[in-house]
Amino acid sequence: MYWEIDFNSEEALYMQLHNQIIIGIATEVYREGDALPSVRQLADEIGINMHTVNKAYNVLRQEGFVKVDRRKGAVIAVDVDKLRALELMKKDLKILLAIGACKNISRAEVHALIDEIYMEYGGE
Amino acid sequence: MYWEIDFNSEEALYMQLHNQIIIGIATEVYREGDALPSVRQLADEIGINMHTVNKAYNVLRQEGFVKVDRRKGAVIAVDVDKLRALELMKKDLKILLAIGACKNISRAEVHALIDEIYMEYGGE
DNA sequence: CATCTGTTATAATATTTGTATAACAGATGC
DNA sequence: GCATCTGTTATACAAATATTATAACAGATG
Repeated sequence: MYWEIDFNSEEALYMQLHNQIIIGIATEVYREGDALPSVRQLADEIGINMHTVNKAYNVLRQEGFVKVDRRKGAVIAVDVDKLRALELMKKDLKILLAIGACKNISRAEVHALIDEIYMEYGGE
Repeated sequence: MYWEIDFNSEEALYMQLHNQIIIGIATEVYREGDALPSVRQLADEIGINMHTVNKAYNVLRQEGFVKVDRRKGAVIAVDVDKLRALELMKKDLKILLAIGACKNISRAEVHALIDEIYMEYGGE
């Protein structure tokens, strides 16, 4: 996997990692059972501290995207709590769409955007 | 306007304010030309510091939602830079939908969610 | 002239982020 | 057995961010 880390971004490094891994799962770069690089290995590769990677992995675990095993490291294991996920998505969409509505982005345009993005995610 | 501030939230106070105001504009609680409460007044009402409110207003100004006037305070004035708004929305949607795809939320379900939320925002 | 604006400055505190070392316990492979 | 790989844990430190606390200033209002 290619890691795109922006050190000048206001987004925390561990969050950039976190997001890229989730996108990696959605685009099936990573699949159920695949192991992520070890915290030290990935930290070295990117040139950041071990603990920063570790934090990303732990947030992912807490959110049900990976299971961390002392032997194998972080392994992709998505725990599907759909109701919870829908709740969280709705909360985020509310503010996102409010901004859109203020900026004259139509409902149709949002739908088109959704389709465009979903196309990359399995297409289901 | 009723202010719902969660002091235990991990979301910064100024961001909670910021988001509620944008939702207020989208739901037309606030309209073009309306003045927001003065920084001191709102700070008193909610029970937080003046600077926290001021920060929320300044972020809103920077994002093109209000214009700040020394006489009238912060006045709703949406600057519609649609292309920029679309870009930002797409970036946010990408991670949001990636999470959704991992959690088995279908494209149709997202569309339904969009419609549900947009209904509250003018319905256009 | 008192009172209302936002603005600016300074300071203190708490939390978050990221780095730097270091050690520990369990598992793996030779 | 032993070196080496895991994640985990414990400190410590620096920098940035968030929040509060005062205080003063300049412009506008009535």
